[in-house]
Amino acid sequence: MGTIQVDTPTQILDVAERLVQERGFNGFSYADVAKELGVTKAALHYHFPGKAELGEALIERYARRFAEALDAVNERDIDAADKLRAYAQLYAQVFSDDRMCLCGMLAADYATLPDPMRERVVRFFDDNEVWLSHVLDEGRKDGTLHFQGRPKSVARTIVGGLEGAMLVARPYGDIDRFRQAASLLIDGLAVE
Amino acid sequence: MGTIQVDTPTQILDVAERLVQERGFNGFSYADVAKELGVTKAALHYHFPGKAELGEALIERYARRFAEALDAVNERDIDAADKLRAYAQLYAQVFSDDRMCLCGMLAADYATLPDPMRERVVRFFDDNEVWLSHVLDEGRKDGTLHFQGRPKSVARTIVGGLEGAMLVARPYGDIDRFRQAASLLIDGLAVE
DNA sequence: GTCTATAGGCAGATAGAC
DNA sequence: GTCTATCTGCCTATAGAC
Repeated sequence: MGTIQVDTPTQILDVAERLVQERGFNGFSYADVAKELGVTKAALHYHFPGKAELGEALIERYARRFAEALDAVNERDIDAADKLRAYAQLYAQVFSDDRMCLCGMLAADYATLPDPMRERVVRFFDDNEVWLSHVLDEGRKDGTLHFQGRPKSVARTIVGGLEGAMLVARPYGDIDRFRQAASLLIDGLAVE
Repeated sequence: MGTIQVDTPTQILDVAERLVQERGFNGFSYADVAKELGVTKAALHYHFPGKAELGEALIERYARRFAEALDAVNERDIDAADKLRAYAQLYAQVFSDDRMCLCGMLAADYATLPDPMRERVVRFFDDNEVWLSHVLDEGRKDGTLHFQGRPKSVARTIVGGLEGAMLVARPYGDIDRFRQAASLLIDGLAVE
């Protein structure tokens, strides 16, 4: 049984990601990450020149993994309503780790972010809305979903609704708070 | 026409409030506020001993004003559905100022806040949920609102939904994004 | 790749003069 | 009440040894 080896950049990203999701981009430092990994700040700067570059790498990895999870949902043989529920479940997993969505957190920090990070945050939300719009379209056509308004508008409401449900439920540390809101959102907005 | 006189503590709160709503609690400093007011940091410390006390005062004032606005809605002779729309309109006003809800922003910063601030943030959401629950109850009884689930659950979904709609719409700087989500939330969840 | 050492700046905060 | 001056500590970041 060999110990899993994880390269240093990945370890840095793992710790930094959790800190950003918990405390925000302005609520953690290179010193925090270095201390937790038992290395010095200088080692971090070797792998990620500055906080801006580290931030970009964080979003890139998070968005890639999220996109892969959405692809996996598409490959399951379930109807559009269940795809929406699977989408909400992705958020629930993040929440159950005591974390906010990385990009939801960065949306709060948006005014203080460097431009490259801003662009990637917006792209994350755009990608989510595109995926949801397709599912909503599909569900409307095959009769499994019923909603008023354009799929795009409903998609935006779902993304915002889930991000906000995480945001508000986190101070209470109560996953049921999130789950109930997610269920009402999905069922109330699109299934009925 | 006399110039309006505003005392220093109020001026400090005004500037700090905007900075927190735009940049987060960890994204502004006493130096930022002092510079904007043309005073020194020491002057700020005279009125608010530390950032924690300033933060508490910010939430207290914000929550009081919000509660007053909710009282004003209750005194208007409108049905429960229109009260919900008036509630969403309060959020829209904040957004149109290019700001996030103060307590929504502080919910993102929650892990880094001192305890007294945490308690007041939670109380803000509690108060909102109580108010919304009463309106939902009222609307269900007089037949103007129709929703599944407990009023409390719907109330929580609306609070989270509106906070999240602000959070995600702000990077786009697009009020219509917020308005559409708010309309779908209110109409989809409670009016139908 | 990681270290020690350090730079330069800004953070929150205080003492004491006016 | 507001100022100047200052403290201590942390921040991001870099140079250069190993």
